[in-house]
Amino acid sequence: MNKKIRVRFAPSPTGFVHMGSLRTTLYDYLFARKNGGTFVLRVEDTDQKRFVPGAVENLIHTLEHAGLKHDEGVFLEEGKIVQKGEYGPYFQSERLAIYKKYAQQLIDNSSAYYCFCSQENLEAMREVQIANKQAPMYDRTCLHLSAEEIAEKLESGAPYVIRQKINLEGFTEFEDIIRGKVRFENSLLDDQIIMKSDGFPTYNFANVIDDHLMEITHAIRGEEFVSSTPKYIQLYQAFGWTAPQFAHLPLLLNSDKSKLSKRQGDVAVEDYIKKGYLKEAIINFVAFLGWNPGEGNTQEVFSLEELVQAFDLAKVHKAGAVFDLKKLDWLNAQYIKKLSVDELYQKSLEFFAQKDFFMAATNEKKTEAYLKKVLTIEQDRLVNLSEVGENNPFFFTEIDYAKEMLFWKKMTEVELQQSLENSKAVLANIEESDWTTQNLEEKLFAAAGDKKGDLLWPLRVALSGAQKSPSPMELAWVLGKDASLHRLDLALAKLK
RNA sequence: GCCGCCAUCGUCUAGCCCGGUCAGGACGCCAGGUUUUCAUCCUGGAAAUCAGGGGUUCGAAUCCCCUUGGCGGUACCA
Repeated sequence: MNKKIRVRFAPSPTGFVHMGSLRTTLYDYLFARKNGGTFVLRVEDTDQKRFVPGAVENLIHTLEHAGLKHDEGVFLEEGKIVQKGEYGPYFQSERLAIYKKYAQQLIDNSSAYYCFCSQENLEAMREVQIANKQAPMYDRTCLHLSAEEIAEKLESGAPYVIRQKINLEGFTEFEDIIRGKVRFENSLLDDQIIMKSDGFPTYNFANVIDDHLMEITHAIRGEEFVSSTPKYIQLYQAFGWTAPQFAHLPLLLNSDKSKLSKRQGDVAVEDYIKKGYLKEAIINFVAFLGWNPGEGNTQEVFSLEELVQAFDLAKVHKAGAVFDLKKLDWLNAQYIKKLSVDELYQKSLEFFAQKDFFMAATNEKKTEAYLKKVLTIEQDRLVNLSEVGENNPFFFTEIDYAKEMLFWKKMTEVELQQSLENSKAVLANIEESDWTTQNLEEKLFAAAGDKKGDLLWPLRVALSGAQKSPSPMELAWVLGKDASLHRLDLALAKLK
C-alpha cells in the first residue's frame, strides 16, 4: 500500500518523439516528482520489423533536452547507451529469456497454450467472422490439441505462438484513476497472442511482465490501451500478481478532432524545436492539453517546477484535446520575452546561421555585440526563434528602396530634404558614448517638436529602407553612428 | 458489426463530486488607446439556449434515463 511510487515511460523506438508521447512522459515525470517517486525509462523494442537505427539515442536526447530527466533505465552517456538500475535490463529485446520463462509458467498452469495456426488461416477465419457480423476472435482450435499432438508439432519444429487463455466467465473491471470504474464482459475478450513466432513477446505480454518485475505502481498510458486492459488484468491474476493502478490519458487531436497525425502537420517534438519553439513553451503547452490546475486558477504560464507542484493525475480530463498552434505561438512568445539577452543570443545563433542574409553579411554584423543589439530590439516581436532577423534583414544587408517611400504624408521634396538634414545634424552631434536609444529619442524628439512624423518617418525609411520596422531610435542604436549617418547620406543622395 | 470511452465559447479550459451569482479565464478574432510605422503593452467587445430530448426538484451545466455525435479498440503494432 505504501510502496514507493514507480512509473515508467515505455516507448517503442520508432524514430522520433510524438507530441503525445511527450505529454505522456511529462505526466509520468510530474506524477513521479510530485510524489517522490522513481521514473523509469524502458525501451519496448519487441517489434523487430519496426526497428529504426538511432531511434533510442534520439529519443533519450529529446527527453533530456526537454528537461524530463528519468531516474532509472536507459540513458545516454557521452553518446553511448547505458543502463542503470536494479531492475534491468531495460531493453525488452534483452529480456527474451524472462518472457519465455513466464510464458512457460502460464502454459504449465493452463492460463496459456501453444497455437500452430498459420497467419493465413487466422486471416481467413477473421474474414468469415466479420462477414457473419461476429466479433473477430480466435476460435481456440489449438486449445483442444492433445499433449501428444503438441509435443509432436514442437518436435517437428513447426512455428508456433503462445496465446493467453482468457477466462470467459463473468466480467473484469478496474478502477482507472482518470476514468473511474471501467468494466468489460470477459466473454468478449480474445485469446490474445503473448509470444510471437519469432520468440519475441507482444507488447500485451511484455508490458505486464515488466511492470510487475520492475515494481511499477502506476501505469500511465494513452487511451488506446483501455480496451486491452482487462486482458492485462487477467494476466496479473493468472500469475497471482497485483496489478498496478491504471491511468489512461486522453488523446491529442487534429483540428478536425481525429487523432493527431503527421498528415495534418508536424507531430514530432524535434520538428517544433527546429522551428524555434522553446522547450519550456512546448512543455507548458502540452501540459495543458488535457489537464488544468482547476479551482479557479487562471495562471497560464507554468515552469516545470510549478507544474510539478500543481499537477494532479486525478484532474486529467477524459476527452481528447485539439492541438492548437495559435496558443503554442503565444506561449512561445511569452517565454522568449522572459529570456535574458544573453540567453536569447545563445539560443538564436543556430537560427541566424540558417539565414542567407545573415551568412552574407559583413563580419562586424556577426559580432556578439551587434547581434545582441538586434535581439534586444527583436525580443518583443518574436514568435519563435527561427524567425530571428527575418523581419529586419536591413540590420544585415545593404538597403535599397524607392525614393517615394521617404515622404511622410503630404511632405514636399524640400521639406523631406530638410528633415533628413535635420536628422543628420542631430545624430552627428551625439557622441558615440551617448549612443543609446534613450538619448537618441530625447535628442530626436527635441528636434522634431510636435511634428514627429515629419522627422521620424523619413529617418526610419532612410535607416531601414522599409515601411514597417522598429523605431528610428532603435534602428540607429543597432546600426551605430557611422552606419546611420552613411544611410542618411544615401537617402539624401536620392534627392539630387 | 461488436466492446469501451467521451461531450461547456472557433480552440484550451474553470465550474460538475457537495444542485441556487449576468456560465468565469486564456488563445484567436474585432474595436479603441499608447505611438512616426510594425510589434509589444493597456482597455473594451463579440463569442457556449453548457450536444439534443426527457425526467427529479421551488430551482440543473451540475443528479437520473434515453438519443445523437465524436473518438478509441477489435493485429504474430504499440
